[in-house]
Amino acid sequence: MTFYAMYNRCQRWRSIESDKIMAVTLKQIAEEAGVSIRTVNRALKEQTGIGDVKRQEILEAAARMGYIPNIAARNLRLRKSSFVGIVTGTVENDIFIRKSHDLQQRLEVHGFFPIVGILQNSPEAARTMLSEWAGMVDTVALFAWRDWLPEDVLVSLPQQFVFVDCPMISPKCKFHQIKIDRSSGIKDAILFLLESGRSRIVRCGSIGSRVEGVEKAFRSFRGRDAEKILIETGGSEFEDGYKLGKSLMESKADAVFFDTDRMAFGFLKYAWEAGIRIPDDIAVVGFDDDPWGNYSCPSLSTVAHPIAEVNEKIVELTERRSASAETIIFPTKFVQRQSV
Amino acid sequence: MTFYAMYNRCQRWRSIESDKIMAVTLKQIAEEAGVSIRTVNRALKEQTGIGDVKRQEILEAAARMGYIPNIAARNLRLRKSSFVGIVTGTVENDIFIRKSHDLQQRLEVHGFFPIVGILQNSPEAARTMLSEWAGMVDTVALFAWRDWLPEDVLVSLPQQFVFVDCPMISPKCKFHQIKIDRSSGIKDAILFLLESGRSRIVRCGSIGSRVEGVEKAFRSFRGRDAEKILIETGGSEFEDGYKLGKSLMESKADAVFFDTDRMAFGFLKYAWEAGIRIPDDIAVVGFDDDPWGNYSCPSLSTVAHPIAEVNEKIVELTERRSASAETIIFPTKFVQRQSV
DNA sequence: TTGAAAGCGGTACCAA
DNA sequence: TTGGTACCGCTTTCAA
Repeated sequence: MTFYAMYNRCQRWRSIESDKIMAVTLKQIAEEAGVSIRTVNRALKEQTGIGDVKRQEILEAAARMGYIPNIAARNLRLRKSSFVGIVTGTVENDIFIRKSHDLQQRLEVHGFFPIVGILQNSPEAARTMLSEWAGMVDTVALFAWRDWLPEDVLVSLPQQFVFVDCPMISPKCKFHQIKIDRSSGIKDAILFLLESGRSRIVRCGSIGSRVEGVEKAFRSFRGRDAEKILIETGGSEFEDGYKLGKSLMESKADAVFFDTDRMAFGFLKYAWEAGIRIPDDIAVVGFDDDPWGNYSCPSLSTVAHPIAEVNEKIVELTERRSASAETIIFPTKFVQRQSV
Repeated sequence: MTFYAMYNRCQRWRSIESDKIMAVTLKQIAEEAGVSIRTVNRALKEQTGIGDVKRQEILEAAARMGYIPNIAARNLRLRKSSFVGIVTGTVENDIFIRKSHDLQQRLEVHGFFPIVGILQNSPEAARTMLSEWAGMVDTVALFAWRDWLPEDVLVSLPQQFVFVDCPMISPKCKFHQIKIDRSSGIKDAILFLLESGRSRIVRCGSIGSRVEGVEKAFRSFRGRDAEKILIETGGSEFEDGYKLGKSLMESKADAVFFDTDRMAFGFLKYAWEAGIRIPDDIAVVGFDDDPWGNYSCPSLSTVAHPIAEVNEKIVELTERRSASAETIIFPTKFVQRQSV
C-alpha cells in the first residue's frame, strides 16, 4: 500500500516513503473518484458512454491531483510511438546540425519529437545505439553513415530507416533513401561564372562524394570557352581552404569552386590577409549554404541543400511508415551573393 | 496465434499477416527454445542460475531470431529511463544548438540519449510538450525559458527540471538552476582593453539580461581613466550590429563591446565595407564564443560560456536525480583574438 | 536450476 | 452507462 500526501501548494502528489516524485496514475484517480479505471479513461479521453456529472467529477479529480499520462505505457500498449530517431555526424556547427534542427521543427508540427544520437565509430556501437531506441522510436532518419553495409548493421532492428544524403549506399538497398543531386546547383553556379566572363575555373576539394556532381556539371558545359583546373586537397575544413590560398592564386584562376563553405571561408580569410579582392580578382563559390555565408566579408555564394524538401519527405515517411523501400532525389540550388 | 516466417537471408522475423515488422519478444524466444520467459531473461542478462547448455541454446535462438529488447517496456517496468529531455530556443545556428550538441555528446558517454524539443510560445503549449515526455524522460534540461513562472507551468509534471542560464528565474525557485556569471569574462575583456590603451568603451546591446554583467564589470574598474558609453539597440542579431556601425564610429569610441557575437559580426561587415581597420581604429569584443569568431575577418574576440562545466553538471544531476533543488554558478571566460 | 505470476500504466474489448 | 479484465514486453520475487 502506498500513502500519498499533498505536496505543498503546488498540488503535486508525492509518495511519503521516498523523495522521488510519483506520477499520478489512472488507478489513483479511480480510487479517489470511487470509479473504475475504465471510467476514468473514458472521461479523460472524452469518449461517450459516461454521465456528465461523473465525467466532471473525474476531470476535476484528475486536474486536482495533477494527472499526467505516462507516454511510455501508452506507446507500449498501442505499439507505436510519437518519437523519431535522428542520427547525425559529429562535426560541430556543420550542416548536420542545421538539417536536424529543421527536421526537429517540422516533426513538432506533426506531433513528433526527435530522439537524437551521434553516429558511432564502429558498426557495433551504432547498432547498439539504435537497439537502445527499440520500442521508443518507429522511424530513424540517418543524416550520417559510414562505409558499412546497412543490411548488416541494421539486421533485425525493428525501426524503419531513412538514409539521407548518404551517397555510398547501394541503389538496391532495402531501406528508404533520400538523395541529393549535387550537380544541379553546381551547374547553375558554373553557368553563372561563365556568363560573367570567367574562363579559368578551379575546383578545390578531395576525391570524394562531391566530385561526381562537379564533374557532371562541368561535362554539361563542354565546348564552352572555359578551362577546368583541379586543385586537390585532403580536407574540407577552414584551415584547408586557408592553406590553399597561395597555390590557388598562382594558378591564375579567375573563379574557384570549393567543396564546402568552410573551405571557402578559409580562402576568404587568406584573401583578406593578402589583399586579394573578391570577386574582382577571383570569384568564389562554396557548397552547403552555411548561414555564415550571409555574414562573411564578402558574403559567400554557395550551393544550397534542399533541406525543406528532404525533411518534409521524412515527416511523410514517419507518418505513414511505408512498407517498401523508397528512393527519391532532390536537386540542389545555386545561391548568388557578393563573392561572384 | 501468430505465424512467423524467416524474412529472407537477413534473418528478420516478420508477422505473415501484416507488413509491419514485428519485433521479436522474450516470449517468442521462450517458445522457440522451449523454456520459460524467466529463463530466457536470465540467459540474456547473464545472470546465474542457469545451465551452460541451456544458456547457449537460448543465446543462439535469440541471435538467430534477431532479438532486440523493447526499451519502452523495460523503462515502464523499472520506472526509470535512459532518455533525457533537452529544450532549446528556436534561433538557428545560435548558441543553443552548440550547447545542446555538446550535452548530447556528454550524455551518450554516460548511456543517455536526448529527446529534444523547441520551447513553445505559450506556457500551455510548453507544458503539453513536456507532458508528452512523461514516462519517457526523468530529467529535462531547459536551455531556454520565457517570462513564465516555472512553478505554474511545470506543476505536477513528473520530471526533474534543470534551468540553464535562464536569468529571469527567481532564486528561490524549487527547480535546479545552473547560472552563468557573465561579468567575470566581461571584466577580463575590459581589463584587456584598458591595458591596451583604450579609454572610450562603448557597449551595444539591449536593456536586458546581459546588462547586469557588463555593469558589474564596469563598476569594478571605477576610477580608471576610461569612459563608458552606452549605445542602446533593440535587437541582438547581425543586422542590428551592421546598422549600428555609423553611430558607433561617430561616437569616437576606441573599443566596443557587443552583447552577442552576431551583432559584432554585423559591425565587422560594416567596418569592412567602410574601410575601418579593426583593431587599429576600434577594438571589438563580442559575447557567446560563436565558432565563427575563429573564421571572421578579423577573428573575433569574445566571452565564452562555460559549456563544458554546465553540461557536466547536467549529466551529474541526470545520473543521481537530486531531490532538493540545487543552484550553481559558473563563470564566463574572455577569449582574445585578432579584433582587439 | 527453473518457472509461475505479479506488476509497471494505459487501452479497449466484452459482458453486465 | 459502467466495470472487469486481458493485454503491450520486460523485470523480479517467490516458490517449486
